[in-house]
Amino acid sequence: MAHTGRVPPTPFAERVLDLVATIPAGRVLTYGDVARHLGSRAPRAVGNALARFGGGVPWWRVVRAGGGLPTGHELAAAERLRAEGVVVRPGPGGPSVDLECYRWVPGRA
DNA sequence: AAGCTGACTCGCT
DNA sequence: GAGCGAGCCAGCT
Repeated sequence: MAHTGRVPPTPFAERVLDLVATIPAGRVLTYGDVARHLGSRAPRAVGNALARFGGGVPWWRVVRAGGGLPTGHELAAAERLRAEGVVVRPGPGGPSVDLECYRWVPGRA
């Protein structure tokens, strides 16, 4: 087939995937933090990139501001995080993680 | 070319 | 404390 079958990720999406792929297990980042590390303020674009091309990276390590898991994928993310040893706390509106404890900062293990 | 949507975030009421 | 609206960037139709 002439078509690639897989849509090539955009340069921006590729950057997001690259950064998310560098997140160590047991640590999490927020959409806003990822966007900021890329030099942009588009947390929505980050979520969009993961939604389209996040199938090859640990997208579950990316959470919303406040520790909330990605809308519509809270269960999948919670299960993956738990498998990595992250303590996911169930709460109103969905499971959440302690950013103060699991928020990963480049340079700070 | 223009407009709308989206795995978001922050601020105000 | 909770809910609502506006703002923002990037990608897609």
